Amino acid sequence: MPTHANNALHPTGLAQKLADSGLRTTPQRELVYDVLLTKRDHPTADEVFARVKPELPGISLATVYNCLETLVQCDLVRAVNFERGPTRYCPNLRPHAHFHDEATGQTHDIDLPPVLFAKLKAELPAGFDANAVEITFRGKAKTSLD
Amino acid sequence: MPTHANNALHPTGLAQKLADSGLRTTPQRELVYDVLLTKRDHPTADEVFARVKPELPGISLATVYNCLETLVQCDLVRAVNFERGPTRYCPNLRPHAHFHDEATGQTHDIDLPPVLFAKLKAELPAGFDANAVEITFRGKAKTSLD
DNA sequence: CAACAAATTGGAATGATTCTAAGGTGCAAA
DNA sequence: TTTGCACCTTAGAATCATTCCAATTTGTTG
Repeated sequence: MPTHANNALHPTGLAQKLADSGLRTTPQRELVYDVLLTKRDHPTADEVFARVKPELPGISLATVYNCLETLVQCDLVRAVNFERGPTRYCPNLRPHAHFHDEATGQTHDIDLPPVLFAKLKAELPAGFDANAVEITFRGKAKTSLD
Repeated sequence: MPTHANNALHPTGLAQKLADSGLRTTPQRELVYDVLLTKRDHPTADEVFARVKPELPGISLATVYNCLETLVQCDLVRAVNFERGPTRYCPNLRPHAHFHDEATGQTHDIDLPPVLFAKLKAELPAGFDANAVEITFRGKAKTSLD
């Protein structure tokens, strides 16, 4: 039985998906993934680095970038970009949009009914075949929400 | 009567909107705007620079960035970002989405019925007040389209 | 255990953009 | 019309996120 403290956070997902791609489960990858699952505030690579360092003081920023890229490749995490700001990372795999609060800089997940994504794709003229749609709202969130 | 060669391209828009913001009409700003209107392929700042230089050999890249920023501020042009790539510029002011062709890297405008934008905003939970929605499709355009 | 592939690391390199300081430019008031 | 002044442009330096690189470490497999 595994003894890693945070194992409960990713019961089978991480090791499984990594193995599926022929990749190894490393302490760095586990920890980076844990950090994303634990505080789902769309952190940047730098922020992930800061949260990870106390646990694994020897980790390098390059490794954090590598791990994040790996997690994205394995479909465990999504990279989110907002107007040339640093890339943010999101472990929410459901199809959803993002709301960028102009006042606080915070990013919120917005769940949308799948039918809406379908309707959008249906609007594409013939000849356009989309395999992904990204939707980003920009504005102000009146109260402090999650 | 004005004698500027490209004046037909921006009959009143540019000078007017600049004046509205208390800004001057300069040869650099006119030319950058002309370039955007003439070839609407969502060029980057570097590409705009390349197209502008033959007309105005002394222009600097910094100025191109400045002009583009000014045009965006005046609501004459929209800045478009796609996953940390360089910012692209688009003089299409109608509300529309973008389709990013993964094969060619080209960006296409996709006009969407305004009601769809409204429907999207209607999905936002209470407390979220969006003043803009950005929609980006990613995929392949089967044939070569505009 | 030996050999080899996969991962990590620190630092250098890159690319887009912004900043800075130093001239130009042109309207406006005297 | 001169002079003042705010606006603009310019070249180059600086910045920031990210990627690349070469060397080392780690883990797995024969």
